[in-house]
Amino acid sequence: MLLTSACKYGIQATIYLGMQKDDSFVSIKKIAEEFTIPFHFLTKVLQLLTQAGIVESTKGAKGGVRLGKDPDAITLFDIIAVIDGEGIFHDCMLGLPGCGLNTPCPAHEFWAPIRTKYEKSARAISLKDLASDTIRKNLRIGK
Amino acid sequence: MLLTSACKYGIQATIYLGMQKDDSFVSIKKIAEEFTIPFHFLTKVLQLLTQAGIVESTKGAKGGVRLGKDPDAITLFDIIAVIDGEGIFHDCMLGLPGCGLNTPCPAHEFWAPIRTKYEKSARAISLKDLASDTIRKNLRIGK
DNA sequence: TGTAATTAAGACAAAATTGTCCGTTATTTG
DNA sequence: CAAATAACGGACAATTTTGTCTTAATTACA
Ligand code: FES
Ligand code: FES
Repeated sequence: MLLTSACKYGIQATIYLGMQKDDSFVSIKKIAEEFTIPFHFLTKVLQLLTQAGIVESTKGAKGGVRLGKDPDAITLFDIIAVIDGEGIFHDCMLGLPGCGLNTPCPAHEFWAPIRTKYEKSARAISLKDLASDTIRKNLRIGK
Repeated sequence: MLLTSACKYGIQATIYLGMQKDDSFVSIKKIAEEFTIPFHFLTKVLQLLTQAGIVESTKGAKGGVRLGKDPDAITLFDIIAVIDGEGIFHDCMLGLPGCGLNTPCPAHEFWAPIRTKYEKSARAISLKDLASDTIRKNLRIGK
């Protein structure tokens, strides 16, 4: 499994926020229903993103969440790093400590290029890219 | 996390088996000690590989495990597929059902090429490659 | 033939992830 | 100000993964 469920939910939710026309707040309940994500679980995931500044939130009636930065300034890398950590982008495929620092493991030559491509692409793609693509090509984001 | 711990252990163990000079059986206890893997856990992982024919085992004194096929005929893909399943090579990054069959999700354009490279490389690299590299370049496989 | 070695198999425990519930806090609206 | 709304935060439950332990089955060898 490349991403945890928490991270998948977080990506879906932020893309959805990036797709909004204005900058009004969207309730987490709405997002949870849209994607059939357990509401309270999504709440916690979005709290992580809020603490990281990727999402902004406000309590109370008419409250909810929205992106905390320009969608152009948020990358897929950022979202994954906040929720799952940067491990997937740096760690040894076999779990040995300090990939790249010591002697490589047998999988290094295989894994390092793929991981690099993964990291570069993730840093290169913004939430704006993802959201506008989704609208333009009418991609499937919910179930 | 790309691979489960079970899978990492399985890869380490099979590389180790591929590095053996003759085809005598190596005890699982020996492998577990070599790599500091929980013995009974490794036992179960190797049972999966045994059932799949990648590993051969024999009980009793002088028993143990060895590769069940020519190391040239076992790929990294095979090992991962047996232990973690083929999901990582086929599944939608966001967990939507039927990646590639229906409308793509927003992450598809990002993920599909990386996943393809991952699968192709994993199918292209054999246990013989991994094991001989490890010996030739004196790579670090244990801790 | 009997004993030690070693995998197989299943039950169980611990830890991590995922999911649920409830009370608190803050905000809008009437 | 009161009521409704909605995020926050903590406790707790379910599930999955990881790790441990015990017993059975099989093999080598003295
Ligand atoms: S050392 Fe293992 S992948 Fe780099
Ligand atoms: S449909 Fe999501 S990665 Fe292909």
